[in-house]
This record gives sequence, C-alpha cells and structure tokens, in this order.
Amino acid sequence: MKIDPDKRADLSAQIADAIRDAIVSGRLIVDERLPSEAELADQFDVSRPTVREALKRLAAQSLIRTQRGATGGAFVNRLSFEDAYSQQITTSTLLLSMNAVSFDTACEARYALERACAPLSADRRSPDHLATMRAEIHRQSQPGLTDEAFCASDVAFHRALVDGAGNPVISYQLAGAVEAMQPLMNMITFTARDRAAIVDLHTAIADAIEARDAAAADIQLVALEAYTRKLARDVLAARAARASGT
Amino acid sequence: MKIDPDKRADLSAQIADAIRDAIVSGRLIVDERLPSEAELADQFDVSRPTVREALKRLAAQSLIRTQRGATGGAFVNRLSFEDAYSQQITTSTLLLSMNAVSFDTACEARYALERACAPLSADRRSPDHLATMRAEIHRQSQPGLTDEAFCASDVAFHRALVDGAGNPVISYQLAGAVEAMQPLMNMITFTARDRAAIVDLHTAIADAIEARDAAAADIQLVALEAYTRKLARDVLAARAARASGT
DNA sequence: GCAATTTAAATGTCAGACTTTTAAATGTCT
DNA sequence: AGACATTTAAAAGTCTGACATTTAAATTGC
Repeated sequence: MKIDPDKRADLSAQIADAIRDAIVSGRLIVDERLPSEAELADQFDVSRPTVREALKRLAAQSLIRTQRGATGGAFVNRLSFEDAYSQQITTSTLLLSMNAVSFDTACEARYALERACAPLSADRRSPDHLATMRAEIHRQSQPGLTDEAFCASDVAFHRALVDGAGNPVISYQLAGAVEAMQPLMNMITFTARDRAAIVDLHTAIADAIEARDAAAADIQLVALEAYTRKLARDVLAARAARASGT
Repeated sequence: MKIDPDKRADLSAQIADAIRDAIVSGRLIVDERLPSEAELADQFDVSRPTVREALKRLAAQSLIRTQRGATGGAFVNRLSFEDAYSQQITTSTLLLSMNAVSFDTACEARYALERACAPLSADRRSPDHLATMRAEIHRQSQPGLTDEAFCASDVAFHRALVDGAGNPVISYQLAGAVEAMQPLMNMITFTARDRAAIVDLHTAIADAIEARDAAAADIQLVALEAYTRKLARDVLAARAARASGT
C-alpha cells in the first residue's frame, strides 16, 4: 500500500484512495488501527497535514473513526446501517434536487420499489410496525397539520411499511427512495379533500398489511401512486396556467 | 452560516456540517463559488488547514469540487448520477461485508427489488439493453471463464435488466443491491452444471423481456432466486461438513 | 495495595512560508 | 487593430515546526 506515482491528482486524494482500497478489499479489517499520522506521513513521504486531509476524506465516508489520546489513532470503522441510511438519504435527496428529475420519474421509482416490499411486509410485519402505521395515519387526519408535517408523517408511514419487511438491506436501499421524495412532495399544497383521500388509501394499505393480504396492498399502492401523480400534475398545470395568465 | 459553538466535535467537522447544511437546504446553489480558503478561515475564525480539512470532507462526498489558479476555488458540485452510483456501490458493499448480513437476506433484497423493475423493463427495454443481456449470456457460456469473471458478467446482465426500466432513479437505487451481491457470489464455486442452469434462466429472462412478457420474467426471476439460494445453501453445508469432518 | 501524579503518545490546531496552477492583464510586434 | 508573448496576481496545494488537548499507561507516594 505505497502506490503513489506522479499522477496529477491531489496527494491527499491518492492516499485516501489507497487506504480505501485496502479497506474495501479486506486488507485492513474492522477495528484495525492504522499507523499514526506521523508514520503514514513517513510511509507515503508527505507531510502530516496532507495525511490528515486524506484521513478526513475517509472519515467523511464513515470508513474510519479517530480517537485521541495515548492509545488513540485512526481505526477502520464498522459501517453501521444507521450511518449507511443517512448517507443514502443525503445522496438521494441531493441527486433529485440537483438533476431536474421529474416528479413522475421519482414517484415511479419509489412506488415500484415499495410495491416490492409489500408482500414481504404483509408476511412479516410486527404489531410494532402496524402500530406505527396507524399512529401516522391518525396524525395525518389531525386538522391543524402543516403541509410539511403531513409530508413528514407520510414518509414515516411508508418507512414503517418498508421496515415491516424485516429485511435491513431492503430498508437501507429504500431509505433513499422514500425520504428523497419528501422535498418533492413538499411542493404540493394539500387540500382537506386530498388529505382525506390519502388517509383513506393509507388506511386501506394498513388494513391489507394487517390482514396479510399482499394482493390488496398492491392494489392500494397502485391507487396511491396514481393519486399522488395526479396531484402533482394538477399542481404543475395550475402553476403553468398562472404563469401564462399573468 | 457561522454557527460554531464550543461543542466537543472537531472544528473541521463542524465547519463541514455547516457548509453541507447550506448546500442541502439550497442556500448554496450548484456551481456557486465558496469563499476562498483564507476567507473561510477568517469567517469561521480558524486556521487554513482546518478549513481545508473541512473542504476535503465535502469533496469526499462529491458535494464540492476545487479548482486551482486565479479564478479557482471551491464550487458547489452538481452530484451526478455516476458519482452517486459509485458512492452507493461502495457503501452497499461495505455494509454487507462488515455486518454479517446473511446471503439469504441480501439475496432476498436483491431479487425483491429486481422483480420490481422487470415489468418496467419488459415495457421499455431498448435493443441496446437486450444486446447487452445477450452478450453477457454468451460470455457466461464460455468454458474457460473464472468464477470471478462469471460473477462479474452476472452483475452486468442484471444491471442491463435494471437499466432497461429506463428510470435513472431506479438504476441508481438498485446499483447497490445488485453490485454488492458480487463479493458474496464470489464465494460460490460454480460447477459446469450450475453455470448451464443459470445461463438457461438468464436466457429465459432475456426472452421474456424481449417478448415484453412481464409475468414470464417474474417467474424466471423467482426461479433464479431460488436456484441461487440453493447453491449458497449447498456451499455452506459442504463447508460445515468439512469443518466437522476434519 | 491503592490512589494520586507524572509521562508519553497520539490527535487537534495554529502560523507562516513556499510551490504550482491558472486566467487575466499587460505589453510587444506585425 | 489584432495576434502573440510576457507578466502578474489569486488561489489551491504542500511543507515545516510548533503548541494544545486528550487519554491511557507507567510511576510514585503513602
């Protein structure tokens, strides 16, 4: 692990890449301690600040953690599901907000993947998941709720549905798809009637999951997707009309 | 954007968080130039190396890019799908390899999500996607192929299937699920008979996608999942037998 | 033998200097 | 005036050396 030719990239990036490779390929294992910053500087023949920049890059990806003190140093970090979730959510959210992804495209992705979880969730959901879903439905029917809070509760409902599948890998993969929709949904102003329709669909979904009826859950999810897309279309149409009318 | 209280976290982490927040919340927009390192050091009242560590953290997440020279500096980066793919793949791979996720769990996640794409792919696949699938199937039937190359081709085949759905958000979300399986699959030693069975299933899937027959594709994917899980079970059983027998 | 103190190793931070890259401003020639 | 060469300045990249802080282990004192 001392490859460091005269490429035209930053030294700190090259060093970070070398260490990342060692971790991904398993040459460095979880909880193993890296050499101290001074030793790394020696090995790579660079200064300590350069090594530190490389280590900060890795820390930003949760690949290492650092500890101060006598027995301190940089350690290979066990990537937790929690860390992976939040990275996934940040990345997905930025990806959607920065790339002119249409509402339809994002919506299609979300519901296609979510429908894949529904059968598993119907099979395995615990009372806990059901309770969360019911609680969020109840919150959504409160009158004073802001649109943002309504959307946040919507996300929580769908998260419970996904988590009901009892497969942490699926939960991780879908965290991005579900959460990244929230900023897009926030652009919609929900009328009381819209909310009632959504609450009805959520209730039907929860009922289907409770009854372990995968087919019914799928039907309701399809209906919810159609309704969501219709709402978005209406918002866009209204906005376009206002723009040309003024 | 100058919140910087006497928390017990690294200054560079706090600064990175502050800037990241500004980007995610939209207060800093794509291609906008950040103040120079010296100016940031002034604003946050820290030294330039500390600012640089913060910027490297953000660069590691592709949130900013830097440019040297007279009109250089740090710019908010448009997160590309390509960047997001590779981050997603690294994270997923590490997550699986570091967390004792069972083969079954990962496999279930992969096929559940992949089956969600199949109907879309059957609907929209281009000749390009079909050609890629056929080419990978052909490669997989070559005799001299190593197990690693076989697995890599397997991944390429499934990527083509997913990409056929023509939804970049889905492709991004599934990149992790599909690619992260490869290291797990690499632990399997494929006999000639295993390979033939898999090639047959792949062919059936490609046929179904070509015929735009979503139901048939689903059936074959279910069969492929079952077969893959059986292979893994056999490997584990053989390994256990060897361990107790020796 | 136990508690208090010291010590050493490591990361965290700073200040200042120098190098390299890059684009724009300036100057020079046709 | 326009094209080309030169200078200049701004910015990131890098290095050196120092000091601060944290932490566990070694030492000391009772």
